[in-house]
Amino acid sequence: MNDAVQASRQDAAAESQGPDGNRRGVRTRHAIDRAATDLFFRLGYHATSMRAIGDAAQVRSAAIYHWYPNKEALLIHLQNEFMRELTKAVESAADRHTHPVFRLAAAVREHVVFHGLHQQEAFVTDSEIRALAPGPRDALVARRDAYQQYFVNLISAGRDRGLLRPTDVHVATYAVLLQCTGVSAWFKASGRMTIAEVADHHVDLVLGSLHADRGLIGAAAAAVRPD
Amino acid sequence: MNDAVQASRQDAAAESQGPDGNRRGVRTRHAIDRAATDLFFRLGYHATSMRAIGDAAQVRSAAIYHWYPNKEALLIHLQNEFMRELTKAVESAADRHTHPVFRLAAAVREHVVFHGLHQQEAFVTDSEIRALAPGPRDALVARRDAYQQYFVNLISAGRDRGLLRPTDVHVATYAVLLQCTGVSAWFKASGRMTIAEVADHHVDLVLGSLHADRGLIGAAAAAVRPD
Amino acid sequence: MNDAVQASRQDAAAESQGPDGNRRGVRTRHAIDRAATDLFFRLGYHATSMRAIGDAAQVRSAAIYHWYPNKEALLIHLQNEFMRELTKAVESAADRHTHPVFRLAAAVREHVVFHGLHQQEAFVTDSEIRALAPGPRDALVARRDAYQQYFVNLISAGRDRGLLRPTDVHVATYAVLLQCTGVSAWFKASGRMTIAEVADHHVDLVLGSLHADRGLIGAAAAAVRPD
Amino acid sequence: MNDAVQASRQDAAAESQGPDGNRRGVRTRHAIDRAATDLFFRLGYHATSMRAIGDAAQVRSAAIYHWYPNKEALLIHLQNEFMRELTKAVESAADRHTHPVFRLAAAVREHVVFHGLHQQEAFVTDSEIRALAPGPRDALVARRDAYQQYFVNLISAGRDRGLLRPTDVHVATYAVLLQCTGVSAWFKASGRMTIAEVADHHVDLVLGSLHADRGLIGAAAAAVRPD
DNA sequence: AATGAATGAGCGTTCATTCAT
DNA sequence: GATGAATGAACGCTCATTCAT
Repeated sequence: MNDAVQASRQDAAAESQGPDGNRRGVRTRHAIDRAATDLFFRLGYHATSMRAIGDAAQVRSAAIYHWYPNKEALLIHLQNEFMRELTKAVESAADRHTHPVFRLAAAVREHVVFHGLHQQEAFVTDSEIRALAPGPRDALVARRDAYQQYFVNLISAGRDRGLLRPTDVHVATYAVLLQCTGVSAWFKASGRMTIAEVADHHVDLVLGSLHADRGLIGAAAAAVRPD
Repeated sequence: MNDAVQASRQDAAAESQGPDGNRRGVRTRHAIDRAATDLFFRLGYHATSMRAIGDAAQVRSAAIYHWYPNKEALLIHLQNEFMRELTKAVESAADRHTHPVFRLAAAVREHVVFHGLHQQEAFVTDSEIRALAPGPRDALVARRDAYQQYFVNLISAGRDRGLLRPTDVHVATYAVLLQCTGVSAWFKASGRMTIAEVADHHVDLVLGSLHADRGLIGAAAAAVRPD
Repeated sequence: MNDAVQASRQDAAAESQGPDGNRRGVRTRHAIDRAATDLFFRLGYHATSMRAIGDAAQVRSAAIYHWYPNKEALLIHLQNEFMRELTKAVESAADRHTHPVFRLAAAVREHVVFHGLHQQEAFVTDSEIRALAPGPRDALVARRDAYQQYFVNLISAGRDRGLLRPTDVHVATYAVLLQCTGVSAWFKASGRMTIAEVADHHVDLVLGSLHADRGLIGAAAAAVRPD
Repeated sequence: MNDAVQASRQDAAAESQGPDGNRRGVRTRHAIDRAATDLFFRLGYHATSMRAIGDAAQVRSAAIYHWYPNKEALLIHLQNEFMRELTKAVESAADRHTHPVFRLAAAVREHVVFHGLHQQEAFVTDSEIRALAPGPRDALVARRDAYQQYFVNLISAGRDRGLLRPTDVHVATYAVLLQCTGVSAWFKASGRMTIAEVADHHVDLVLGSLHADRGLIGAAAAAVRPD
């Protein structure tokens, strides 16, 4: 989602234009976000106390309430931020192509890469939907459904041209997103593969599961690989 | 898994051998298990209180401590029960076949069906590993890893005979299990498909993603379909 | 209101019929009520913490939640108990007479005596209406208004027979109740007067302010004095 | 009391002598006083936060600390201001007369009118004595006792000349002040009576309760009515 | 086998207050 | 003169757990 990128931009702006106090404030907020992300990821939302977040962010827990009205708002912020950035990244990756299967391949690839680079945010967004009250939960579910629909559309486009042959578009979409999202749960940056390699494998798995022709799979995989 | 089957067996035993009080006791335990499963599924382990479990099971929360030494032990019991039954069901399904690809197809099919029939237990077992203390967590992770290794072996066997062509066995195994396990998170028994249909789709998706020949996929799918 | 009387009755019942545990429980509840009354009286509702009530009642504050769902419910209980007992005492005192002015005199006398004997409960009931949420507040205000109407009726009856000559019945009623209720704010049981003497003075003050004839005042005062 | 009068005087002084900033400052202080009075009246001292006062006064709560060292000092200021103005108004009203009963009537009348015009300040001064620390509390109680003694003296003077016949001067004084002060708790400026009418009723009630002759009551009531 | 009463720890949150700017 | 950021203490309340009965 690029909380890091975005926040450091704010930081830079503050440092160049504002008084010193602002800088401290923005840094505190950033520290809170990072601490919460890390703890929600490792322990879960309900097992993470505001005191623990404060400790990790080097402030008293009361200071968190300057930046968020309550614990849930902090979670919501992290989740919304992630969904916004994920959607932007994936859609712009797909939009670099016109061929329907290349578009799907690009989306899958970016989805996996993004989940590998933002493992914690990804996992928290996915696993802590339950922790939300009905209102915010419905809102997040709606965003997630819209994101899922984007993949339904990509797969449907390929099927309509006879390039993909899923036995059921919706089940296939669930399968695709589950396996690609799940990367955030098992990938270790220190492991034997880079996230780019993992992403390449998933492009192959996904297109295979949709019965694309082998030649097309190879072409799509090549087309969406950076370099 | 077969909480129902197993518990009713205990029940029958109790009824045939013990006085009336014993039967009541076993029923209480069963009610506690079901209540905990339901609440852990819907709210999560940390968001579920012992009081809430007691209320749902029609006893005071103190009564739970007659059956389990503490809250974590209750969770561990549910998870172990599920893993035991899942493993048994999947392995015996695979063992009905000798052809490597049929064996994988049977395992996939049974895995999906089992997760559809025991959605709550499946989801709780998967999502609440984090809630365990290091000791029990390591134990459960070991069981899960062993289960995963079973699929690694099935896929490897198919690849070794040239019937399956995964680009990476381990990534493929993650992908297969994530998409099949995830069924417990989205499947609705009241929806447009039966769990059997969903399972059939997954057999197709999985074998496709591993680049099995189309004819073989059809044969395997037919072989593992019941009737 | 006779929290003491009533609670000790429950106590006696429990002691004579129930197991030992019950007795402890009822005593705890009684201790909580007394501690809360005392602290709400001396410090005010908002300045009294649940921990302070627990300390005064010799239990941890968490134990209070076995008896009341929250702090406000404890306050409401005390206020309702007081209003019930006050109403009962005053109405039955008035009902011992038929002459309208004697009835008013008896009500005034009992009101003052009751407020002197239950100073703390009286003061808390009166001064902590603001602390209630709208629902309970409206309910208590309604009870208080009904009680006030009882005095409006008593005064009106005397005026209709030409025995009392208030310049305005409603202003007079406010004045009567304010001065008699206020006894709970200044009376000291250790002072120079007994509560009975204070009550006698108020009968005289009230009937004088309503321009009753001097002879009637004397007769009414004599009629309602116990001896 | 005349917070308005006094503050606008300060305001005028500031405007004629100081720069623009000063005027803003005085307005802030005035806004703080009014906000605190309103909130203490409606919610009570302990239920009112500095943040809430700041919000109502259109400043951040930290700004209050430029004008008052702490929350209690703000309350003390409001109470002292009220007591000073009340005492001044009542004594000067009494001093317009020489006849002892007229003096009492004038004091009662002014007391009621003042409590009607400054309901909030009156109620806060009376009901939040408990909120003060021992030192300031004793100081306010002393002022209040002195004010009460003024009425004891007025009543005693009437009794010594045989014009008033209270059965007990001190109980009578409590009764008089309670009923007249209580006007601040029930009077509604939008109701069926003006505060002047309410005050007239109280003059009648008070003199009646002290057994003044009917003719004297009428004369006193007429003498203290304005115009 | 189950309960009612209680506990000690800890929760999310609010508070009055401080202080550099 | 006023603010934004932060604090330390305390708040009402819930928790998992214990234990005599």
